[in-house]
Order: sequence, then C-alpha cells, then structure tokens
Amino acid sequence: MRNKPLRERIIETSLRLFETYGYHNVSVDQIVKECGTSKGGFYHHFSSKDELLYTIHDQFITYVLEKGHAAYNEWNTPTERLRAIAKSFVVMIDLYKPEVTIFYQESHYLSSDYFPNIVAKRDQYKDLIIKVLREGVECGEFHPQLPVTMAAMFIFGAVNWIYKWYKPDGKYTIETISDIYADLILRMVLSPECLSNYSFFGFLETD
Amino acid sequence: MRNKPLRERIIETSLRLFETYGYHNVSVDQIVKECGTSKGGFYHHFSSKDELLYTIHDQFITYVLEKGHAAYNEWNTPTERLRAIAKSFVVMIDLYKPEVTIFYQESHYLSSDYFPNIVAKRDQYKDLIIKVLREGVECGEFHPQLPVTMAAMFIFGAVNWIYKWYKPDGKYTIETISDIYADLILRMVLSPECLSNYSFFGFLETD
DNA sequence: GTTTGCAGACCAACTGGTCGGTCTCTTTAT
DNA sequence: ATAAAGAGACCGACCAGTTGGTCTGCAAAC
Repeated sequence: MRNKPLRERIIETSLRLFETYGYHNVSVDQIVKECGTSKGGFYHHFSSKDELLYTIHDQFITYVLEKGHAAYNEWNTPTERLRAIAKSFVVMIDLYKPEVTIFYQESHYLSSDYFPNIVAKRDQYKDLIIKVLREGVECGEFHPQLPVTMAAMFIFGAVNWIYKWYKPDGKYTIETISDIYADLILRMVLSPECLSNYSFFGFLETD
Repeated sequence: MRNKPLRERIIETSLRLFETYGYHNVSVDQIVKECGTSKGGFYHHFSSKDELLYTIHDQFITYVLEKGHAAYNEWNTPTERLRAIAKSFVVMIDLYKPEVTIFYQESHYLSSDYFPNIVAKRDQYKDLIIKVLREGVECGEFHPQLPVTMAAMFIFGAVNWIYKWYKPDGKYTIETISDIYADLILRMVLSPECLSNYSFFGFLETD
C-alpha cells in the first residue's frame, strides 16, 4: 500500500471514504490526510474533486461493460448468454461494492462535462441486454410477445438494486443470489415451450 | 400558491429544486429566495435543512406504505394483490416523481437521527411484498419452490428503478408500463398451472 | 401585552482550489 | 565522470467564496 503510486492510493482511499460517508461529506483535506499526502499531491493528479469522482465512475463502468461483452461472446444461445450476463453482473456487485455504491449514489452529482460519457457507456450496457432479449425472441427461446425494452429495464433495475441491500456476510452468498436471480429472469422471459424444459429453484427450499 | 401556508410552499419549492439540482447543490438561501420568504421564515418551520429532507422523505414513504396496504386489502387472492400493489406503485412513480427521485437519490444523506425511522417504514413495505408472495406459495398460486425473500427484493428493485429512466412524456404511458411490469412479475412467480391460464403481453407487439 | 410568524443582516466554519517552492531523478553538455 | 539543467512529483500555507445557522427586530393576531 505504502509504495503504490499516489494516484491509486488516492482512489482507494476516497473509495472507502465516499462509500462510508458519501461524496459530499468527505472533503479533499480528509482524503489527503487519510492517505498521507497533501493538497498539492492531490491536485497534481486530479484537476478537481469532480474529476476524481468521474475517474471512479469511468473505471468502474468500463470494467462492467467489458465483462458484459465477454459474457456475451463466451456463449452461443440467448438463454445461456442472458444467464451469463446476469450472473457476472451480480457477482461483480460483490467484488466492487464501493465502486457500485458510489456509482449509483453519486452519479447525478457528476458535473455536466463528464456526465455524457458515463451515460453513453451505461446505455451501451442496456443495449447489450436488449440485443440478447431480441435475439432470444427471434429464435423462439423467449416469449414471442415479450416487450424487450421494458423487460430489459426491468431486469436492469432488479439486478442493480442488489447493491442497496447486499451484505457480503449475509444469509445468502453472492453465488446463490446470482443463481436465484438468473432463474427468476429466465422464468420471466422464456417461451412456454422452453420454460417447461427447465426446473427452477431446485437447489433450495422456500424460505 | 401565494396564500398556501409557508411550510407547504417551502416543501414544494425545495422539491422542485432538489429534483433538478440535487440536495447538496441547493442552498437554503436559494430555497427561501425562490419561494419568496426569508431565512427566518425557513428556520421558523424547520430546525435544519436536514429536517426538511427528512420531512420530504417521511411524507412520501408514509403515503406509499398506505397505498400498499390499501391495495392489499382491496383484493382477495395473492395474484390479484400482487398485481394491484405493483401497479399502484408504478403509477405512484408518475404522480410523485420529484419525491421519488429525492427519496432514492438523497436518503443516504439523511442524518443518523432520522435514518432509522425511514428505514423502518421502507422495510414494512418490503415485508408486505414478502407476505403476499408467501401467501401465494402457500395457496398454490405461485411456484412452490419460489425463494420469496429474493423474489421480493427482485421485484422491489425492478419497480423502484423505474424512476431512473421514466419520462412522463416518453414513448410509454405509465399505465402501459404498469401493465407490462405486472405481467412480467406474474410470469416470474406464478406456478406452472396458473401460468397457463393467463395470456401475457396480449395488448402489444414486440418492440 | 404577549405570543406567533416572518424579515434580513450577520457570522463562524469550512470548502475546493491556488501557488510558490522543494526534492529527486533523468538527460545533456563538457 | 561530472556538473548543469530541466522535468515531474509532491508539499502546505494561504485564499476567496459559500454554507448552514443565529439573532435582533418588527408587525400583526389574539
């Protein structure tokens, strides 16, 4: 930690502080003190506190987007792809809890210079889900009348919301959660024929 | 507007300002200027800017909770109840857009004095959904192995997320959205037998 | 006359950001 | 090989602006 580049140390420290206290309750002074640097050091690496927030956002959303595309390319059918994307997203929430929290809690405070960039990438992710859903409808795996845009927003919301309640040491492991969520999603979109080929929630009893 | 009680005017004004610029980007000076009062007037009705935020939160969550229980009592089967609760929640998002936005964007900035109260009421709403789901599983309308807690969080997230993208003058009316979402939810939770009794998404073609 | 509802000048604290300067390491000239 | 020169990383005292909140005053209501 001590000999990591200062820039990284600032990001890591502010990640922790922002997650705990919120962006607006953490001052630059606090950040630099906490990671043993100075105002000068901070403003040498970031042009403003706002740019730091942007950097955090961008690093995170870029990573998520990559993972999404990777999951898409790794599989060949819409059903498998949807499951893979959903699962990878849920697991990511566990790995990047602070980033996720800050991303969703503070993104509306991004200055207008940085905002469009982030929104664009977020939309790309949404479009990926829509694409998978549409391909699934076309090849008959998903329900023929599925309203794909709405379904995509529905799924996106459900999965995103996890960060609001997920606790790493809670009752359910992230793996279990991701399995359940994937099942719920598939139950929702699969066509009647494909639906009967699957058995859902087999691995646990009602709680 | 002019002759409404000052307290209400302050709330309405700050609702508008908070939604547009965010809680932290709106100063008390701005609020009092915008609704034609003064610092004295403001602090006569609210002990702090924080209490104003709490008041907004509490008014809103109390209303939502009431609506949820009303929807529950109005119907008799889990399926109808779940549909009614979901629909009423979605429609509420349209009616109370500023309140919803502020609630979800700023609730983590509530001071610790007020926070527990809000969390308690939010949990009550979550418990209501869990209750309906559990009753549905017990009477056989919903899937026997449905993980009710997870399903509740899933539904809660999906529906809540709407405020992030919904535009009153967008492509879909709030009525259409609420119908689609209710269908998606029921497809997800219904038992195989009950599922086949319904036709879903009948009212529109794939988009 | 006393309480209530509001006005607005005022303040202490804190904030993000600046700026001149130092220290270290690399490059170049001799 | 060594000295000179330059560049990049970092320091920390300082500043101007803004913020939430207070306080005295005053006019109307009871």
